[in-house]
Amino acid sequence: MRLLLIEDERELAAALSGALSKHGIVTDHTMYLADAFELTRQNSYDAILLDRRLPDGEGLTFIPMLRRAGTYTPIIVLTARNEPLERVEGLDVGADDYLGKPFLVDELMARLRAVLRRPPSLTELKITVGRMLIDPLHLSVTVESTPLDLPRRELLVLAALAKRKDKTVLRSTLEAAVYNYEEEIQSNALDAHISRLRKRLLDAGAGVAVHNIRGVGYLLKEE
Amino acid sequence: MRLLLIEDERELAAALSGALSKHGIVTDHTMYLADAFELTRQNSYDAILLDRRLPDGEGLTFIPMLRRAGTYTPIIVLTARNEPLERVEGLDVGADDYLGKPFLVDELMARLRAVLRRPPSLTELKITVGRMLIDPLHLSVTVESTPLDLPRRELLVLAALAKRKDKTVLRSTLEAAVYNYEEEIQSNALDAHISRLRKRLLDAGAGVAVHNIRGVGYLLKEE
DNA sequence: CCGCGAAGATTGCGGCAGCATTACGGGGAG
DNA sequence: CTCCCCGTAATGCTGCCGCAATCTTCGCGG
Repeated sequence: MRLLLIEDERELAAALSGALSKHGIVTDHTMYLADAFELTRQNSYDAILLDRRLPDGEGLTFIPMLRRAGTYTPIIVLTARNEPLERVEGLDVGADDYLGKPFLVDELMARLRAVLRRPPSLTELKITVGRMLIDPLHLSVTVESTPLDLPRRELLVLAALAKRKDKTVLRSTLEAAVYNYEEEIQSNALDAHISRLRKRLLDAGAGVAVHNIRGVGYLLKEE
Repeated sequence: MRLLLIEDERELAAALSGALSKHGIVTDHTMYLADAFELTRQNSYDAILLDRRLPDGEGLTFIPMLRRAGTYTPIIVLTARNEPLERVEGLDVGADDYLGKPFLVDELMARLRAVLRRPPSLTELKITVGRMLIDPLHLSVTVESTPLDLPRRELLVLAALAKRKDKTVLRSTLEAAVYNYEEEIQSNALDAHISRLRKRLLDAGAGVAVHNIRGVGYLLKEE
């Protein structure tokens, strides 16, 4: 589990990071809202712990900002500003919970767990083709809910085809999906991958077929 | 919106019902757990407000009972038993929030809104794989109900894998689950953890296997 | 209907990247 | 002081994947 801690009191932050790490929680720490926003763009956190009084502004303003950017990571506000009406304020701008300082780490942990009892991610993009379920984000493929592990390059080809199933994918598009600009190919490596992928899909009974459109590219279709 | 209020103080219940009705909320009220359970079977509530001290028992016992019956309606505990450790207790049996009496109706409303914003929590608290039972929130592992204690980093790896059992977990995801951005690794530390974890799982007869998908990541599967 | 050329399919081979394992030592907790 | 976690690095190995040779398929023109 990985948290983002936005807090300007260094000692508290250090102590909290230490205490959380004993619970197996990895913590990234920053004092600034601007940094925090950047960090949320680069990493995926399970939850965010947010102080209100921060050097570059009121912490609460961070919440609508984040939500507007499409991030719905649970947020727990940790603050000395703990009047009932301040709690209302915090919860109503979108915080998931609100905990006044000082607090017991045990209670923070319990509130974290309560907030995290929810489905992992709302934005899991999945594609079904034939008997297969493809998750291009996690590069995972299952056939009838039994996992199918493919070599990386074949996975990339399959994912690229699946994203445009029933439509032709240009040969050049496939190459771009599998190779970055540093790795250049001078052979029919892509064809080889297609071939091996076909065989593996057949063996697994995936219920799909990779068709070739001569001179153009390939196409993934159910059988 | 329709709530179920489980509370034995008549005046408080009446006052609360009145106050909530001003916000357009319909409230069903009962003093007894037995009745409450029956009501949840007959009606569908948006949330449940639960007192702890009730004529026919401790209110908290209601929560696992309800969850076991497959009902995941959000629950807010309202009680005078408001010590931090009591709050932990309440949240850890599955309450979504915990509010000490006395409270402002405005705060209750705000917490209600916060709880209702969260996606419905269908998430299982525990994960079973092979002979293991894993609680990723408390980071505890048991094999055939005897506890298995693993070093922290290995636990984190295992929990991350368990949360996506039978699906691939990207190498980068595992790294993010174990290390924060300050601690960078320049070696195969993760591989070492995997290796040691495998051995420990084998010794414990856990009945699971950690598979590698070359160039992609890892995957936890029953043997 | 036939023949020819180009694109694609398939497969064995070899190099090497990525993984598994393990020993070692520093460092932190009790 | 002692234990053990954990990062590091050395070693060996597996199998992915680029390459190329060979065979097959497709489309077009005569």
